[in-house]
Order: sequence, then C-alpha cells, then structure tokens
Amino acid sequence: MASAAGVSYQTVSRVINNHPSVKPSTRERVLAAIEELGFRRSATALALASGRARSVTVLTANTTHYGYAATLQGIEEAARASSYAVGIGVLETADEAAVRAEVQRAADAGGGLIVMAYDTAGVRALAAIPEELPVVGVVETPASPPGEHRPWVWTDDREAARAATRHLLSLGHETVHYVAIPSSTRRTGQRTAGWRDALREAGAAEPRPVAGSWDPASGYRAGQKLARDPSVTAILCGNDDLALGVIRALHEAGRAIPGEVSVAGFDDAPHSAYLTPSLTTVRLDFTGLGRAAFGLLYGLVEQAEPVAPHPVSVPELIVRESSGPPPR
Amino acid sequence: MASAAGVSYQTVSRVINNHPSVKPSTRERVLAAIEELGFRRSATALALASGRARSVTVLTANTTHYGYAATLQGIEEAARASSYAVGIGVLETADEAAVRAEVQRAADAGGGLIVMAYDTAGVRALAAIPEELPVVGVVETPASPPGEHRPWVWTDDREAARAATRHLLSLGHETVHYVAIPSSTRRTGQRTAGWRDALREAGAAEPRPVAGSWDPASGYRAGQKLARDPSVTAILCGNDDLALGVIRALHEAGRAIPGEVSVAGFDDAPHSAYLTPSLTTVRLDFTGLGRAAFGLLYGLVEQAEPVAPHPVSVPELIVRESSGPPPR
DNA sequence: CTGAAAGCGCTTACAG
DNA sequence: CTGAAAGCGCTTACAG
Repeated sequence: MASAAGVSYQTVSRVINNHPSVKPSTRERVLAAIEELGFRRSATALALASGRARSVTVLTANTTHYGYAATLQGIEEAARASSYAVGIGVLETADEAAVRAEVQRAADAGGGLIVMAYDTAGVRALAAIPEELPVVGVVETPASPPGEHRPWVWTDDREAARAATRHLLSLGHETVHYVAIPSSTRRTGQRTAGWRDALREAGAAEPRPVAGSWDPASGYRAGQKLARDPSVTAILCGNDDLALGVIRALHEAGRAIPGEVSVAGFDDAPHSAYLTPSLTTVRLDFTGLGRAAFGLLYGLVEQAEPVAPHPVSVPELIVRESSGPPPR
Repeated sequence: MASAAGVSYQTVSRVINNHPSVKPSTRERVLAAIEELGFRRSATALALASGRARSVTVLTANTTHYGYAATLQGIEEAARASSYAVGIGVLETADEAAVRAEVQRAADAGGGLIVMAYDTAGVRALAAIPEELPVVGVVETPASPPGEHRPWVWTDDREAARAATRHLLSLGHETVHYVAIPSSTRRTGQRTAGWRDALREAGAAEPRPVAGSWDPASGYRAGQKLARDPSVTAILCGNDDLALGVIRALHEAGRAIPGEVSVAGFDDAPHSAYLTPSLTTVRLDFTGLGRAAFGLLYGLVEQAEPVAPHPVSVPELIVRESSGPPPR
C-alpha cells in the first residue's frame, strides 16, 4: 500500500484522480511512493466502486474480413489513446438466443458497447442491448434512429455504390451487374440501393443482383454464374474479396478483364492495388469510422460533451485496371 | 436482489457456484427467482472478491494481417466456449517504454494474458510480463523456454519453409530466393532458417534474403528488386501478402509466372486460392493455434489440469499455379 | 443445510 | 487540506 510509504490513505485516491485540494508537498510525496512501489490502481476495484468501467466491448459477427478488422483497429486505437480497455465478443450466428447470450456476456464486462451492425446478427444484437447501457452502433444504413441516447456512425455506402456504378456506365457499359454482400436487414442493402439508383438515373436495365457472402469463394461462385451470360460486360461487387473471386471465375471462363468484362469492388483492401488486374474500387475509411464510434461512446460514458452528430466519412472512387470500356 | 424473491442471501452465491450443500427445494426457488428477475452476477465484483477475473487479454502488434487475425479468432472462439471475456491490446511500436505501458494496461484487466510474439514488440512484451501473471506466448521459435509456468505454442515454421523450398527445388530450380517477413528476434527467423536448411541439403547457392515487412506494398518493392536479376527463377515469400506484391512486380517487369519465375507464399490466406495465378503456399492452422493457446491459459488460470505440452500443428504444402519448372 | 461477518481495493460523501 | 465511515456486489471461511 502506498499509504505506508506516504502518510495518508485515501489521499492516494485524491492524488490519482488529481483532486484539487491536496497540499502540493503531500502530493509529491505520494507520487514518489507510487513511482517507487510501481503502484497501479486496481481497474476492477475502480469499476466496482465507481460504477464506471473504463472499457468498451465490441460486438461483431466477424473479426477477419477487411471492413470489420479495420474498424476494430480504429476503435482499439482510439480506446487506447483514452486508456480504455477493449474487449471483443463474436456473434457466431444470427440466432436470437445466441445473440442474446453474447449481448449478456458483453454487458457483464460492465463498460460501454460498440456494435458492428453490418449484418443480421449485429442488427439483432443492437436491438437486444438493454436500454440503460451506453452503446453506439456502426451501421449500414441511417434509416431508423436507434433511440435517444444511441448515437451511431456509418459510411455513405449508398453514395459510394452510386459513384462506382456511374463510373462503369460512363465507360459505355449498357448496364452493370451486381454481386451483393449480405444485407443487414430484410430489406435491400445500401450498396444495392446505390447501384440501383445509378442504373435508374441512367435509364439502364436493372439485372437481378446475385447474392453473395463476404469471401472470395462466394465471389467465385457468383462469377461462374455471370460468366455464362455473354451479355454481362460490367460487374460491381459488394466488396473486394468478392471481386477477387469473380475475377478468378471470369478468367477461368476465358473472359478478359477489362477487355470483355469490367469488375469493380468495394473497400480498397490492402491487396487490391496489387492484384492483376489491379482492382477498381471504392475506398472507405474504416479505421476513421472505428475512431469516430469510440469517440461517441466516450462522450456517452464520460458525459463530457453532448453526443456529437454522427460523422460520415466520404468514400472515394479509385479507378484501376479492372474497369474499362466494353468490347465493341 | 434475488434474495428478496427467495428467502436467503449468499445462498444465492452457493446456487450460482453450484455448491453441493444446498437443499434442492431452496435451490429451485433461487433458480426460479434468478430466471424471473433476469439476475446476472457482477463479473467485476466476482473478480474483486475472488481474485480471478475470468478473462484473457491478447497482446499483439497487429490485428488485421491474416496470421494475427486468424489466431485471434481462434482465441476468441475458445474463450467464448469457456465463458471468458477477451480483451485486446495493440503494441503499436516495439519501443521499450511503449511496450511496457501496454503490458501494464493489459495486466490491469486482471485476467490472463496471451502474447503474440511473432515480432520484436511481442517478444519484448512477453519478456516484460510480471512473473506472477498467468501468460502463454504464441511464438515463432521454440528456442529458449520462457520459464517454468509459461507455456507457449507455435507452428513448425522452419519445417514448413523447408517443405516449400524443397518443392521449388524439386521442380528443377537451381536455387530459391527468399523475401523475409520481419523476425521476432535479432537472429534469423524460423522461416528463413528452414529455407536455408533446404538450400544446404540440396547444395544450392544461398542468396541473400530480401527483407520485407508484412504487406503487399513491401512485397512489391522486393519484387521490383528481384525482377532486375535475370538469374532469379524461384522466390519463396514469408507470407501470402508479400507473395502477392512480388507477383505484381514481376508481372509489371514482364516476367511470366510460373513460366519464367515461380513464387510461393506462406499462410494460405483466404484469397490465395483465387489469385491469378493461384498461389502455391503453406497452410498454417492459425485458429487451431489460437484455440490451443487459450487452452493452455485456461489450464494455468483454473489450475484444473497440469500445463499440457505445447501443441504443434502440422503445416501443409498447397501446390497451385504459381510454381512450376524453370524456363530452359 | 444456511445465515452472519469480514474483506477484495477502490470511491464517495461527511467530518474535522 | 486530510482522515474515518460506508458501500460497490460478490466470495470465503466461520458459526450455527
């Protein structure tokens, strides 16, 4: 106990929380003792006594896909800077009972919550969070506000998809096909909506979207399907991994990219610039998104500033080799 | 308080910890009350009172690269199955003071620790963990035991590198160049060592390894360098992302793969099978590694079973399109 | 089988 | 400016 080294007892507490009313000389004495003994205040005792657990736990369906992983990275960065601990809980299925159990576990940690609600599991988790817990959602769509004290962040996926689709149309393609990532709701996802917006604006035909998952294998299957249709000259994919799989399937089917078919992705994952052909995609600032999410949560928990309006990062179209004019 | 609903008080505690001496009828009454009130025991109070914090925090230099992310995923899976909370702390630099600070923060969480010691930051973190804390290391090399009660896990990277190098040599290449990931120590990394082993066994020339980082950009730079040397016909890369960058650089330099140069990677990341050319690589069971790491930690903390010997997963060579015979 | 007491390491008012 | 007291929600021996 640092009190032994110094003289007082919970004066140590005052020093640690740099309370104003402490005589400078005793403060120094205490600080010296803390330094010497390598004293660290117990985070769990603090949490129990004060009721606030300087921590955030992130609830997510996935930790390895680029978008999820990069957002998590941004949250961790910001949390570390504010000396918050960060925990993670994976939502392995979207099953209601399982989601509820994971939410409980996360709530048990006692701190704030950030929910990645890009998918059904995440959306359900967000809905299952008890009223009184501080939580911010990282969501796909700004459709229905989650509630009074429930801020959220998102990237403008719809506008991003519109920009990518316009790009492909501007190259001369008659229409653009779409391989979709799973939507977070029963309704159409934002990327799908933006793609459709652009098609309508241009008066282009609206092909049925091909449902995909998040990984290259799923893109590959979608690509095999699309490769059979000779009218397909442009494909937008819900993320870069899907695009990678689509490209592989087209290649195996003997379709040249971008000579015969153009392909574009989403996210600008680190490897996308180094593929052959390099991938046209839309860059999204996931780490910024994660940092923003933490910022809002911090405000909520510390009640320092009023909850800021949800920040929206601006997606950027990156044109590379995988998109070009259609064959004549 | 559930006691209100039932009749007792810390009998609730006994019921929760299913202590044997509780009359069946009262147990049922308590259980019913718990169910009805949705009572959950406070994890932080439990941690404070019992001294054991059913949690593990993972210290790692990175959360997004495939090997790290997949190992983390394995840890989380296993931890969730044992209802342990999992926290993460990122070692942003290998700077001694910064590493020490992160170790402190992780220790503050009060639970067990798993350190990903694939790099300098991780190795330093492992060394800086206070004696008394339960910790298991996920290490590159089984060289020097970390201590009595400090189990660790690893994959046999050396053997894996040897296998990949032998594969390339067996195709007829005179020698194999190597683009290295950073080593965890000042000494030669295990993958580098295995590559060298195979070269020596075959009596092949030993080119200087090219130092790389973990990402495709770094592989690209290494590839540009190697592309200038016309004698290079086979390149082993420290991971798949590096290989991806190398392939791009070779492609830009007009070198055919595998016609003129063969390339192989490490890890078998999810996209590697879908690249063009698809990537010859060594598959490593990272999620299994993560699960094993948690298993050891659990044994350490719960003192249930004696610390099991470190499990070693067996790497598997996956031959794909990027490797072939040298040009004649 | 089941209470009552003490303590985990802090914080938060309350006295001096 | 700085103690002494009570309490955060549990667990761990100790009594009955």
